[in-house]
Amino acid sequence: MTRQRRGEETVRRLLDAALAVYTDDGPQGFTMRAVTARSGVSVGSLYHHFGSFDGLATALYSECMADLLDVLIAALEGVDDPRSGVHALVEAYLGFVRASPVKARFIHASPYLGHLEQKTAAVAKEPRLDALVAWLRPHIASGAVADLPVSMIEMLLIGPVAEVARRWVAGEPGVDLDEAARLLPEPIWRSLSGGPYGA
Amino acid sequence: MTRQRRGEETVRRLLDAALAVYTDDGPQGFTMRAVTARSGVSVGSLYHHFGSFDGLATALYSECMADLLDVLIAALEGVDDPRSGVHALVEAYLGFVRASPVKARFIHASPYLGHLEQKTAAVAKEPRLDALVAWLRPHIASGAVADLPVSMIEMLLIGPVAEVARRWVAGEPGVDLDEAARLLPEPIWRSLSGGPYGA
DNA sequence: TGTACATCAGTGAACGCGCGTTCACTGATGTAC
DNA sequence: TGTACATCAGTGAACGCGCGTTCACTGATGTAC
Repeated sequence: MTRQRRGEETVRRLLDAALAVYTDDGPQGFTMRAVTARSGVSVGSLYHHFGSFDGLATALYSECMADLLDVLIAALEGVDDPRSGVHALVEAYLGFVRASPVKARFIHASPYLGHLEQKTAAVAKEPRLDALVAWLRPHIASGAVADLPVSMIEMLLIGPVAEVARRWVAGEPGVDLDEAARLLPEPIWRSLSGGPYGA
Repeated sequence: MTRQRRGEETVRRLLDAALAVYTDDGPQGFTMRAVTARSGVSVGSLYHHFGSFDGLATALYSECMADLLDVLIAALEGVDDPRSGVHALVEAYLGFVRASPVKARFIHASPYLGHLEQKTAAVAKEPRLDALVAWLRPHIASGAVADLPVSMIEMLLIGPVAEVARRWVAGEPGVDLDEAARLLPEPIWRSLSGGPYGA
């Protein structure tokens, strides 16, 4: 017997409620009871589907991260030129943050939520990261992108954008997503481009 | 009557214990009771000095952040050339992370700890940030550093380094502080330098 | 087609536990005269 | 110098509360024959 449809709906309701609770009540208010109350699902049902509250948090994290990575992958669709690709990635990341600030906040908070099940979370994350790396590699090989370890390129590319995202979702004054989307792509590209005189 | 000396020692013991608890037990285990148990200080005494557990967390955050910023400010001592300054900042930040991983972790976790008293925390932070901005401004004015809003420069400068720091303290594999200190300063400088062909 | 049955899904009371905070109190310290 | 006194510092039992989890149970769903 496979999973029943109403089971999937319950799972969906729990995940949606969890995200809503995290948004409205913050890390302090992110509790199992708040999620069951908000979703209208019983405590026992939550345990039936997720095994524990950490299990639910992990599933939510996996989903949010997958959504973000899918947006980044989609942004590279049909883009060959590395400079255009870097611009597209930066803009897509910031676009995701604007469209789904709640997911972005949850993603950034995840290292500090208590023990997420990292192994489980990686299952959704890794193949998507591989796709992004696959796009990048030929441009490193051709010399268009600087010959740095992929992890360092990731830091240079994601670091500034993630910092903007974190501050924006935290409501810090003077952080503007549009301004960032306008001003950041080119300097970031300059930090990554291969030649000493990169465009 | 001024503050008594033994009071200062108690405050010190509480802050040290709090940091130790956070390191050893993580965000989940970071509780008032764990801190009093570890420090040997009574519950009432903690409240006498900090008013609440959030008050203690805020004081700890302020101290850690001040330490980091002081390290950055010290790194710029006597440095005029902007490229050297950027290199120095990046290396100093990573040096701080290596020397005080616990403080670095606490600083990065702070937005997700529940309500820190932001106003209180800003008192220690702002004058030091001003000092860093003051160093930067003339180099923007001279054209050596790109004419971007200071907040964007901050993202480009701190973003990649903070990302490395976060992953390193989280124990993520394949993140190496020495490698980052070697490879990141120049690309970061390139992203900030004024001319289209900034060396 | 109908019915028996295994499994999936969902319920909510009850559990023990540790949380942050309060409070009435004692002891230590430094000042005033 | 000595002593009274206000304030600072520190104690720990007790508070109510909400936490994550368990469990015995009922109801729904889909399969087998």
